[in-house]
Formats: sequence, structure tokens, C-alpha cells
Amino acid sequence: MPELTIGEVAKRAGVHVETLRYYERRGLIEEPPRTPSNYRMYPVESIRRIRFIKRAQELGFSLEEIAGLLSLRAAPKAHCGAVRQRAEAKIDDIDEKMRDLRRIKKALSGLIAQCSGRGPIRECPILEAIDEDAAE
Amino acid sequence: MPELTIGEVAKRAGVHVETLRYYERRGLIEEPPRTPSNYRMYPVESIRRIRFIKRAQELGFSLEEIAGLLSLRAAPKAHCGAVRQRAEAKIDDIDEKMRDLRRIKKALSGLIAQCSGRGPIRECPILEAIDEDAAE
DNA sequence: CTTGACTCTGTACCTAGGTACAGGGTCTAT
DNA sequence: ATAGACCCTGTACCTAGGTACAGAGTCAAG
Repeated sequence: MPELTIGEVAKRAGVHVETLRYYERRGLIEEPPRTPSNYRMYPVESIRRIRFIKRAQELGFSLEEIAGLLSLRAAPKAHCGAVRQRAEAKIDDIDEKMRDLRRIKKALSGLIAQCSGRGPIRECPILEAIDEDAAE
Repeated sequence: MPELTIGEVAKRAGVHVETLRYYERRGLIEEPPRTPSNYRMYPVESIRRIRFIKRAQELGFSLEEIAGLLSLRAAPKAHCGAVRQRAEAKIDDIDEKMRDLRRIKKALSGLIAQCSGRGPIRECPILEAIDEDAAE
């Protein structure tokens, strides 16, 4: 029976041991069975689950959202639309962040355009603009 | 002599009293003089400084970076190029964040395109893809 | 002269996602 | 049988930017 200690799982999944215990506390991974000496022993499938979590994080999902995806996956009656919907909502989040960043970049570019970069700091048009304008 | 209590400054600058004390601890605003009963009394210029801080935050600068801008402003020998440089660096940060977001969005869109939204959760192509691929 | 609104300091708490001990127990190799 | 590597729990700490008390003092109005 190929069971793994927490250290082995951590190594193979590319995370720290403490992270696994943290995920367990957060409810992202089930409490694994224990040996008589109270060591956690993980089935090999655990590694896949940890990797799922890491990849979903890379796609911008928070741990809370990932917990949602995982429980969805475990619900036999759920269907795929629910997952799709979450992915679409995440794209909306991203679009909103990009709009914010574009707006900020535009404002900064406008300030830089006013500044030769050569005057004394007392007359810096960038600082003056921040001092006077609302940065909307 | 038109001096202001912390509550008045907070109200006029649109921040909380605790935030002003926090900024003082962080070195973003000078320690104001005190009354005999130990109340802070701010000159009217303080309001302008708080607003500067808030606007610089809206432009994506952290409090630490803002402290840098403020001390630059106070250095008589500094020149405008230093400010310009920081603004340009901030634009580089923004560009990097946008690249990350675009990459993530593309990955999510690709997943969504594979999913009709109608199948059972066990066959959800989005979940399967997260389970198997590296989300690069 | 008391009540309510304000201020003071110091410290704890919050989100997110972990990381780092301390003080124990266990397992493996020699 | 003992050293070193692992594991356990519990708690504190980290970043960033604040927010929320507690317990005490102060100020203005009626």
C-alpha cells in the first residue's frame, strides 16, 4: 500500500510541509488517515489534488474559490455550467483589474509627459500634479 | 492661528483618525506639535499632505514609495529626474501586472472554450484541464 | 458639575497565504 | 542505544494598510 508521509507529498507536489497542514486546516484537503504514532499518511492521489490547487491558484483563484471548485467537483449532481460560470466570473475580475491598471498607467503617462526630468525638485510637475489634482 | 485637531484633519482629508496616527508612525507625516494637554494640533498644510498621500496611492504607489517621494520633495538638491524615474518604474510594474493578467485570461478563455457548460461535473473539461496541465 | 464627544497610548485584530518556531515524540541507520 | 532526520501540536510571525478596542484623560455645553 503506497502511502506517503507529509514530507514526501510536499516534496513531490512542490510545496512545504507547513503548507499542507495549512491546506488541511483550511479544508482544501481532507484529513488523511494516521499511523498508530499519529503520522499523517497520504494516498498518492493527494499529490494530484495539491497540484490542482496550485494550478487553480495560478489561474487567479483564491483558496476559498478553490475550495468551492473542489466541493463542486465532489457533488455528483453538479454540472459543468457551474464551473464555467466561475471561470467566466474570474475573467470579469481580470478585466476589471486591467481597466484599473490601464487607467492608472494613462494617468502616470500623462504626468511623465509633463516632466522634462531636468528641473529642480521644487518645480517638478509630477509632484505638483499629485499635490493638486484628484488622480481620477 | 488656525490649527486643527486630528478629528478635523481626518474629516477634511477624508480619512480616519487612526489612519493619521498610523501615517505618523510610518513616518509619512511629521509629528505635529501638541497642546499642553497633549492633543495633536495640525497646521492646515497637513490636509494637503494627506491628500497627496491618497492620490499617490491611487496612482499605485505603496506607502513606502510615497515616503520616498515625500523625502525627495524635501531634498533641496534632488531633481526632477528622480521623480520621473520612479513614475516610469511604476509604469513598468503595471505593464508586468497586465502581462500576467493577459496570460491568465488567455488560459481561462481557452478552458472555457472547451466547455459546453452542459455536461456532468465528472466530465467537466475545465476541471480536467486544471487537474492535468500545468497552467502556463 | 456632569454628560457626551473628543483625544491619548498601547495593543490586538483583520485579510491572504502562508512561514517559523518551541517543545515534544518517532523513526532509521549505525 | 543514540544521533539526526523526520513528524506532531500550538502559537506567533510576516506583508500592507489599515481598523478596533480598552482604559484613561480632556473639553465644551447646558
